[in-house]
Amino acid sequence: MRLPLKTEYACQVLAQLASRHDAGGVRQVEELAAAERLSPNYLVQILTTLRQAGIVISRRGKNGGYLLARPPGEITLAEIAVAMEGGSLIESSPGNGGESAGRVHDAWVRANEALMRSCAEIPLTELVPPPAEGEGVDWVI
Amino acid sequence: MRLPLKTEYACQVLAQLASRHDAGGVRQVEELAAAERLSPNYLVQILTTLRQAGIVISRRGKNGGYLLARPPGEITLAEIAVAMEGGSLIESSPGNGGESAGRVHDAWVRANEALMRSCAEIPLTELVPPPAEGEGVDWVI
DNA sequence: TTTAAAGTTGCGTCGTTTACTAATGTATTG
DNA sequence: CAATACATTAGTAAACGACGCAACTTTAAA
Repeated sequence: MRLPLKTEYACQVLAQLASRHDAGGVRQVEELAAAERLSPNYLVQILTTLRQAGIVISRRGKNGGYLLARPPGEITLAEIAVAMEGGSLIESSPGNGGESAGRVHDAWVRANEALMRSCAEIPLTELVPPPAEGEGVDWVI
Repeated sequence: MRLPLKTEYACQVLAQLASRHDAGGVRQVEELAAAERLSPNYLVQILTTLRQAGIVISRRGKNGGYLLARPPGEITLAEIAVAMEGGSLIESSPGNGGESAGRVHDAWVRANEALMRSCAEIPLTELVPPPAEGEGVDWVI
């Protein structure tokens, strides 16, 4: 099954926000879209979803833009995926009435839970490139 | 992201084959389709894919049908999913040229690998109900 | 206070994918 | 050879994804 581009774009734009999170300033849609080679119009929809999920904060009006709602270390792939898609990452059908439908569904629910645990251990900090030399911190994951 | 029905159906029909694997006989498409409430014509396509992946064996002609190629304990969710979908369970885009595209892709590749390991620990035996007492045929319509 | 920059929202649409149906082909048995 | 059951391919309708666009609202700055 294909990971929706929407979710992948969300990860990219959040990585972009995380990379300059120390600076504290807001980033505008046009700038973010250019850096990640995305359509600005589409990116707006993604950022709106992320804002409703409490992952980013937006400021309107002139000099507005977006910034992370929390430090990058506290935002994980699991949270991003849940924000962009429904409650579960892998969504299996409740059942079609077949003899084994229930047990098959249960098995995939467990697989989904395992995946969620794995994704909860990948924070945004792993998506941002190591800082250029001379600038700020020099720790490595 | 939604688990394709095709994959879920594959799990169901394999669970059905596993439930009577001890008997040793082949099962016909019509019977399997009735037990799992699936379209026979569609089920054939799924079984063909499973045969090409070496998970089931088919016999043609009169008294033909399907049976598992190996014991149910040796067939896992991971193998079934790989057979029905491409090589990877979670398929993320190679990248659109954005600054963070590569790292985001890598992260999802790792998430996929973790998922594959989890699914490799769920064998077919977990998809079949515990044998009913009396050991009789329970064909119900 | 005006103005223009920037986010917010909703609708529309086009192309792809999915989940099937159906028709025809092929192998096996008696 | 004829009956039976799997195999293959083509076709299709509905759903979904990935956008584009336009009108609206908010707010900093001139």
